[in-house]
Amino acid sequence: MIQNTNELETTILPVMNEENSVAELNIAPGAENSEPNAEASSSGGELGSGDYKYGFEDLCPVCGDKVSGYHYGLLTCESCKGFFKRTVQNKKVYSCVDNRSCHIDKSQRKRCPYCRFQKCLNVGMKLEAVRTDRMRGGRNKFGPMYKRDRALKQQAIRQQHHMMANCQMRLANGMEMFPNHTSGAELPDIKPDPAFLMSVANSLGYGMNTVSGGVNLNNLSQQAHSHPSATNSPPGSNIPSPTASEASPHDLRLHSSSSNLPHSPQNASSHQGTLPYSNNNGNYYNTPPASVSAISSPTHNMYQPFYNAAHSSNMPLLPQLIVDLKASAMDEREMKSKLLSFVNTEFGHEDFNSSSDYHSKLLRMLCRLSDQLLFLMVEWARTSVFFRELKVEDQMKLLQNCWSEILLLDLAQRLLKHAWGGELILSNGYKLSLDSLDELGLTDMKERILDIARKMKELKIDEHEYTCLKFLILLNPDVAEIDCQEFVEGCQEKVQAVLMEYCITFYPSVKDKFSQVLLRLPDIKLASMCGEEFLYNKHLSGELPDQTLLMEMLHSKKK
DNA sequence: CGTCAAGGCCAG
DNA sequence: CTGGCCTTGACG
Repeated sequence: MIQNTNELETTILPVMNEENSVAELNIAPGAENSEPNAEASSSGGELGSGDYKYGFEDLCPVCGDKVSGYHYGLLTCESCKGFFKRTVQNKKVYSCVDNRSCHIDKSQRKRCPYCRFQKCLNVGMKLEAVRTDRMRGGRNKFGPMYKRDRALKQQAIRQQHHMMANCQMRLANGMEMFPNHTSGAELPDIKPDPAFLMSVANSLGYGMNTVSGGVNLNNLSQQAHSHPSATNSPPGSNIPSPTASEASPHDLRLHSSSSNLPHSPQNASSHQGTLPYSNNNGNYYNTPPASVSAISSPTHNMYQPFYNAAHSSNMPLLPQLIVDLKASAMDEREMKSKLLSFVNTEFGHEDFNSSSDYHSKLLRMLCRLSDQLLFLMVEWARTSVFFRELKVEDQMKLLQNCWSEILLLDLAQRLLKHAWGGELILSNGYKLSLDSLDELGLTDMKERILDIARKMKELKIDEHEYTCLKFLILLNPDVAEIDCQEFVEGCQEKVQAVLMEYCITFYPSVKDKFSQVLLRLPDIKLASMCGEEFLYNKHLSGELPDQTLLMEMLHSKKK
């Protein structure tokens, strides 16, 4: 349902006149990166080819379609550009007939303009870039920002090359990494001590003691029990759609447009102040990193919908933060088809059954697949709320820290929730599944993964809780030497808080759902460490393909 | 004078 | 309404 409204103008126009928010972009304090002329300095002449280097071209962060250039602040496809333009120019107000969490991809982007526009804003498309005067042509004030974005991309690519080179050097120099062991025979700490691992996992902030605010879980559970309509079922397809009486964020925007102050009464009083979406008009950031404070401009905040404010139905609404966390999620079907076409191209013609080096082929295939998954993971993270605000260096450190855990969590989730169950059937008939791990002597690993999946199933961990877990793993403030440690910590706490809120609201009858969900993390950590150790051994014996992101990630932690 | 993001156009 | 293609025009 779409309606025009004149009132929206009162929201947008003042914002557009805030020239300052645009001008600031050039002088973002933390954007130091001292690369005034990135294009000129990249002598390699790899401009442009870099993005395509690994087989996944740049995709529209909104719908995954092909990017046609910079539009309204970032690289998007032509259709999302047009959609964004029409929406802002014509002051469209949409509403969502579902849970305000529709998946937006190329095939479904037309289905829910509400969620599409939300996603546009979430990924950072800029309202200010739509011209009020509709003047055509020329250049706008974003020129420098686009340049900076390009420079950052180039920097990331260079950094990757550098790491590759570094990795290669280490390989060439062989065992220098292990001065006490002159051959790859036996390595220190190859078999991690479980007790040690547990203590590591606990110290990583996965334990219950890190819940912010000293909230008493039991009290909260009791409160939740008295919720009039709380059910034991997760929000999703089986929940009736909110009625027309539900206020959309756009409606709310109209009412709140008169003030730029981050305090609205209903907002402040709807929850205790510790919850992420109740702090200040949907602005999650207590202390945004300096490098991006200018990018998350005031406009962005004004478009953040409120959670549940003025919501009259009894049905609990999905917290906005969870909606935002899910916004960057990849479509599983798309993912499967990408992986399948990749693995078919590279391995589909090989005869697996009669092959003498079956094991090495299988291992190679798993590595290349993991590699592709890692690229997709980088893409996911890069467009994710919170994470995308970090500077590239911190982003890399976080990913290097958690890649294997996220691979495992994703796999477990895939086994549970998705029709394809993580299985791929190649064009040559070979079926790649979890059982393939047996062939590589990784039965132990397989059991760990199955165990994680089993426990997730027992606990009925749904996609929202899974998403929160993923972000808790990603936003680990204990990673050494990250610059924005405080910011990451704040984000992780917000994800924890929203997960707790979610568990209490949607699973009030499940005792300690929240803590049970959190307790999956040490298992995942443990399994991931074992997996990394396996890979490392295989690598040292020369059985793994070089020059992969997988190897790069593997080595980043061994430095 | 070429580039490239912004607006415009219009068949579907 | 959508989205591919076209036109515009300041900037370097």
